[in-house]
Order: sequence, then C-alpha cells, then structure tokens
Amino acid sequence: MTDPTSDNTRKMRDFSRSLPMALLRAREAVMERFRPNLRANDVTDQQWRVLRALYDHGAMDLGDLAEICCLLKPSLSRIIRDLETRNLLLRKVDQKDQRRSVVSIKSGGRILIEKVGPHSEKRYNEIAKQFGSQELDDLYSKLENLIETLERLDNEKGA
Amino acid sequence: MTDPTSDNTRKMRDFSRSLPMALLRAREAVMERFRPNLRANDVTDQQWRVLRALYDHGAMDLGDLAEICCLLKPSLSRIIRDLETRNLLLRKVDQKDQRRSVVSIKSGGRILIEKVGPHSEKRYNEIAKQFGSQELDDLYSKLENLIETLERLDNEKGA
DNA sequence: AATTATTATTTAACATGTTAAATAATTTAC
DNA sequence: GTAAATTATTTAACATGTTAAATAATAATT
Repeated sequence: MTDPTSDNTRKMRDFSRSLPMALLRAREAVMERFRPNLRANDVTDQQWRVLRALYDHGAMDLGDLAEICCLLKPSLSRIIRDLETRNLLLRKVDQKDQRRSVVSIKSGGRILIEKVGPHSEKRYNEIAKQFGSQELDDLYSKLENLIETLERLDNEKGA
Repeated sequence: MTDPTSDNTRKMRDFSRSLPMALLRAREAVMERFRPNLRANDVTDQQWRVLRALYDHGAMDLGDLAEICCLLKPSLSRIIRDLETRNLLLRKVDQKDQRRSVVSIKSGGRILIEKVGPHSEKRYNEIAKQFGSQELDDLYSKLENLIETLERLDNEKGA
C-alpha cells in the first residue's frame, strides 16, 4: 500500500477535477492571448487593470480601486507608486479625509490605454469567434452568478 | 473633455465586464472558502496543489508537475526545495536522465492531505448546495471547453 | 567521437501575493 | 473635549509570478 497511485477509494474529488484549478487554467489560457500585447507596452497584468479601471471609471480612492481591480492593498500601494513615477497617473490627498489618497489617470496613461486596448479587443473577438459568442456570454453570466452567490453567503455570515 | 468618466463611445468593452476579471473574481470567491483551512495547516495554495498532485498521481518529474499544477518552473523549484526541507516529499535524480528530478509525496505529506482534504470537501459541498450541483457541473464543463478550445488554437498556430 | 543543438532545472532580479504590524487621520464614547 | 476604537494606507517580511540568463545533461549532426 505504499504506491501512491493505488486506490484511495475517492474520499476526495480528484485534484485535476477541481473548480479552482479549472478557473485558474481558464484564466491562464485567456491571458496568454493578452499578455504579449501588454508586455510589448511595458505593463504587467495588474498595472493594466489599474489604468483600465481609472480610464473607465474616473478618479477613485485606493480602497475602491483595490476592490475593483481585485488587488490587495499592499500590492496596489506599490503599483501606484510605480505608475506615478512613470507619470501615468496622478495622486492627491482627499481634503475631506486626509487618510485617503485619490488617484486619476493622466494623459500618458490614456494614450497607453488607447494604444493597447484595441489590440486586446481583437484578441477577445478571436476568442468569441472560436468559442462561440453565445457560449462566452453564457459562461460569463454563470461566473457572475457564482460570484454573487458566494459573496451573498459571505455577507450573511459576516453580519 | 477632461472628465475621465465622459463618454468614450465604447470602442472597448467595459473593464468590469471582462472575461479575465470574471475568472479572477470567481476564483478568489471560491478560494476564500478554502484558504483558511490551508493556512491553519501551514500550506499556501501552491504548496497544496503540489502535494495534492503527487498524492493523486504519484511520482513525477518537475516538468510534468509544473504543468499539472499550473506553476512556472522557477516557482516550483523554490516550492519543492521548501517542501523537501519540511520532509513532506522526496526528491531523487532520474537515473535514466540525470537532468530530471523525480519527486514523490512522503508520509508526512500524506498525513497532511488526509487531514486538510476532507475539510475542503465539506466546503466544496456547501458551494454545490448553494449554487446548485447542476449549475456547478455545467460551469465546470464550460470552463473545460474554453480551455480546450484555446489550447487547440495554440497548437495549430505553434505547429 | 567531438561539436552543436536541445532539454530540464536553477539562479537572478524584479513585480506581485499575502499576512501582520505600524502609521496616521477620523470617529465614537465617555 | 479627550481617550479609545475605527479606518485608510504603508511598511516589512516572506512566498510566488515572471522573464531572461546560466548550468548541466542528453540528443543530434557532422
């Protein structure tokens, strides 16, 4: 019974059939299509998310930005410092609450988004074509449902 | 036209409606359920994947392990070093090809898996109950389809 | 058989993930 | 109004992600 492949009578789901792994693999498979374009323009995935969120939604404090970008605050803190140095965004202290920093995208950042974005759109359309727009929309909405279900559960317990 | 929220006539999909973001959020929402149990037993997500893969699939070389665990080789290299130190796995040089290292789980690792695994199963069942087993299976299979579609495309181009 | 190309893994360097603790401003309670 | 609790952000320390380059062993060429 020392052979690790020997039957352990399935008390647990097989590793390769796990939801977190499937989500991770799917994301990697998708991002593989977008990364070359990002890297060619000297932005990481996370830097892109930050700039894109500010471009789409306007100025925001760091807490909201972290939430929207799905980044932890310490990570965001470093990323903002870097992007500010590169003159892609502007940061100022909120005068109504001086704990808060509010950041907004600058023209350099906008130019970058408008250069990189359309290329990403093309890649997205390729994916939609191969996988099927219907299927893609359906997948997207199932993901949203899952997220909502899980977050609702959290809030009930947390309350 | 300096207001960043002003209409930019949708040349690009809105940031928050992006597939990579949805996949990321979904994964985070799910992992939130599993992490406390992992952390309480001193394993990171990635260390868990490695041990779990070896537990389920038996001894493997590092290349295959990286592939299965969805880890880059430099990351895996460090993780293996750490887990070996903690005596959770065994590593030896493949005598037929001395470039390769073959790793296998040790009894300490098995004990850990068998301690942590069942708890994770419970969490998984909670998710299935709330979201619906049907829905969950369907989501899972759509993810698999997406992964396959994208990887098939890669291989055609790469060839 | 020696040279070259390829393959498996590691090292190096820097960006990000993650947790806990530190800072500093604001709010609550007293 | 001041001490204590709360909130926003940063720092610190270590694990991992990511890319490029180094190492070392094998395979392919000649």
